[in-house]
Amino acid sequence: MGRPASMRDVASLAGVSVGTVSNVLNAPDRVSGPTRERVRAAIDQLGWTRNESARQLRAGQSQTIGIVVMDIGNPYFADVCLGAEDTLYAEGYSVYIGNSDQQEGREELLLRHFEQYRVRGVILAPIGDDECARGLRRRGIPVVMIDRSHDNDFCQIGLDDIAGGRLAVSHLLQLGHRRLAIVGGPSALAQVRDRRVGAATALRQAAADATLLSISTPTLTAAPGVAVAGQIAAMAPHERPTAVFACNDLLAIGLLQGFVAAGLRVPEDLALIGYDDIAFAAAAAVPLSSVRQPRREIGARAAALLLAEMAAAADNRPHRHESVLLAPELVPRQSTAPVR
Amino acid sequence: MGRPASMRDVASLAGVSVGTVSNVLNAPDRVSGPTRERVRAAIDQLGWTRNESARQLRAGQSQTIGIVVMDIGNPYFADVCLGAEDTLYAEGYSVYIGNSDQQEGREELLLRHFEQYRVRGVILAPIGDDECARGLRRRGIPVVMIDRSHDNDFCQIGLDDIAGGRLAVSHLLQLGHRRLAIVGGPSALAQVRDRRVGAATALRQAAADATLLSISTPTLTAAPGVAVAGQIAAMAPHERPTAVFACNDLLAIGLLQGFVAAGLRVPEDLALIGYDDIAFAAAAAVPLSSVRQPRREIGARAAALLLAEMAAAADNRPHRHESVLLAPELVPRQSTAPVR
DNA sequence: CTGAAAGCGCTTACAG
DNA sequence: CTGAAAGCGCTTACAG
Repeated sequence: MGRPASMRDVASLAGVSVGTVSNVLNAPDRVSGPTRERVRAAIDQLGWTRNESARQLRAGQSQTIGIVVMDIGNPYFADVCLGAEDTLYAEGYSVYIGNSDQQEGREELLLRHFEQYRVRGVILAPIGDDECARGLRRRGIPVVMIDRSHDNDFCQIGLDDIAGGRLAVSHLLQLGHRRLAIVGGPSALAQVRDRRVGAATALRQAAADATLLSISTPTLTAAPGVAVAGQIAAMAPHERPTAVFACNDLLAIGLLQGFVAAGLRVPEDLALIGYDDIAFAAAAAVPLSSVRQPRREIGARAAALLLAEMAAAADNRPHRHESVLLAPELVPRQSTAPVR
Repeated sequence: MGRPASMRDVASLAGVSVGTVSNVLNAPDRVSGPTRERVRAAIDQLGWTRNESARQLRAGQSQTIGIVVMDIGNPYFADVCLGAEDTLYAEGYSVYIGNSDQQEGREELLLRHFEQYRVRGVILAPIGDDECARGLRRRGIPVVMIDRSHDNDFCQIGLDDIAGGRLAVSHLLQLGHRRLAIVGGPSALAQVRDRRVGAATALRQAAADATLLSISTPTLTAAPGVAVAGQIAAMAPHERPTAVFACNDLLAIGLLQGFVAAGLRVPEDLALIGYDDIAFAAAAAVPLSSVRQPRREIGARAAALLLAEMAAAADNRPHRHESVLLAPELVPRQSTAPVR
C-alpha cells in the first residue's frame, strides 16, 4: 500500500519530466506520439490516479458542485438530484450530494464542508434560514435555491403551485362536480397556501354555482387523512362533497383508506385527487389521480441557473437573479374516473 | 469577489506568521490567549475558510468517506446513508454520497472521482462487477460492500434474508394457515433466492401438513403482483392458498390491488405479508404486514466495518474481512390479522 | 510562545 | 517537443 503513486513516480518510470506527464493529461497534442505512449504505459503500470487536491490547489478552482437537499429519502428530491447531475456531468463537473435530513445544523455543516472544498457552486433545497447561503455567496460561491417561495435575492426554481391547485380543481369541475372539498395543511407551508389559492381561483372563474369546503390538517401525511375521511363520511349525503382535492398524495392515500373503512366507494361515491404523483399513487388500491411535478426538470433547470450564474461571475459580468416557475401536469386516474 | 482570503491574508491582518495562524486552528494551546484572539478576529473579519485541498495535500490524507448507492431514491438506501453518516460524522469524517442510479458507468465514474479526491474509504452498494472496487483497494482505499451476498474478498454487511423468509412463513403458519403461496422473482436475485429458502425451511420444520405454492415473477414491482393475484383468485376456493408471502412490499401491494379487483378480501379471504416494510406498507388500503430491515443500522455497521479496516491499514496491522448479517424483524399488521 | 522554511503533488508560463 | 522552475495554501518540525 504505502502512499499512492505520484506524478513524479510516473515521470521517472517513463523517463520524462513531470511537466511532460502533466501535458500528456492536459494538452496531449503538445507531446509527441511515442512519449505520450510511454507516459500512458507508466500511468497504467503504476495505477496512478491524479491527486485532485493538488490539481485544485494549483489550478485555483475545482470542477465540483455541491447539492444539499432536506430529505434525500423523498423520491422528489432524489429525482431533482438526478436531473441536476445529468446536466452538470455533461458540463464536466463532479457533483456532491449532501443530505441535511431536515436538520439545520447538518445543513450548515454540509455548506461549510462544501466551501472548504471550494466547490464552484451550490444547489440548495433549504431547511433553515438564508444566512449560511448568503455567507457562501458573499465569499464568491453562487447558490441556487429550490422550492424557496419568493425571494429574489437568489436564483431559484420551483413549481407553480397556484397553477397546480387550479389544475386539480378544474379537473373536478369539468367532471361535473359542484360540491368540492380541499384538504391540507399546515397553512404555514407555502405549497399548501398556493395550492389553496389556485383551487379558489379555479372555482371562481369556472363555476359560480359550486362550493368549496376547506378542511385543515396539521401535517401532509396519511394519518390526518384517515380522520378527515371519517368526518366527511359522517356528513349527510346531500351535503357531503362529491369530490375531494388533497394537497398531497400521502394525505390522499389516508383519505382513501378512511373512505373505504367508512363504506364509501372511490370514485363512485366520491372522486379523489392528490398532488405530487409519487410512485405509489399509481399503485394505490384505487389508482390515484394526481398533479405531477416535473422533478428531473427542476433539477436540470436548477443546474442551468447555477451554470449561468457561475459563468457571469467568471467573466465578471453582472448577474440578475432569476425565478423560474415550472408548470405542473394533471395525471388523471381511476380515483376521478367518470362513473358510467 | 476575487479569490477567497488565504491564511497569509489572515496572518498579515493579525500581524503574525502563517504558522501561528495554523497553530490557532490545529494546536490552540500552543498559542497565547491574546494572539489567539487577534487571529480569530482576523479570520472572522475576512470570512476566511480553510482551503481543504491545501490542507489535504500537505497532510497527505483527507478526512472524507465516499458512499455510492445504486438508487438514492429508494428509501432503503437513503436510510442506509443516514445511518452511515451518523457514525462517520461522529468520528470527524465528511461524507460524500454518490448515486449510481443503477448505471455501471456512473458507478465507475463516482468511484474514480472519489479516488481522485483521495477519500479514506468507500462504502458501496454495487450494481456492477467488483473490478473497480478491487482496483481501489489495491491502491490502498478500503471498500465495504452492502447487500453483496457472499464474497469474502470484502467486508460486507447485509440482512439475513433466509431468516426473514422463515420469519414471514412462520408467522402465517402460527395463524393456522396450511395452504400457503410464495410469490417473487427473478430468482437471479440473491435476496429472492434466500427468502425462498427461508420460507421452505420454516415449512419443513413447523408443519408437515402444510403446502407451499411457488409463483415466479419477472420483477419485484407492483405490476406482476396484480397479474398473479388474478391467477390465484381464479383457483377453486378449496385449492386456493389462504395466505400469501410476497418477496417485497411493492409486489404485495400489486397483489392487494389484484385481490380487491377480483372480489377477494384481505385478510378475511386471504392473508398477505410483504417484505421491506417500506413507509407505504403501513399506509396501504389494508395496512400490510411485512418484514423490516434495520436500514439505519445497516449503514451504521457498514461505517463501523470501514473504520475498523481503515484503522488496521493505518497501523499496518493485518485485516480479516468480515461478513455481517443482521436479523430482520416481523411487523404484523391488518393484512394478516386473525379473522374473528 | 512565535517565526522562517521546507514541502505536499500538481500546473503553467518560459526557455531551449 | 521537452525540461527546469515557480508557486497554489496549507502543516509541521525546527530554531530561537
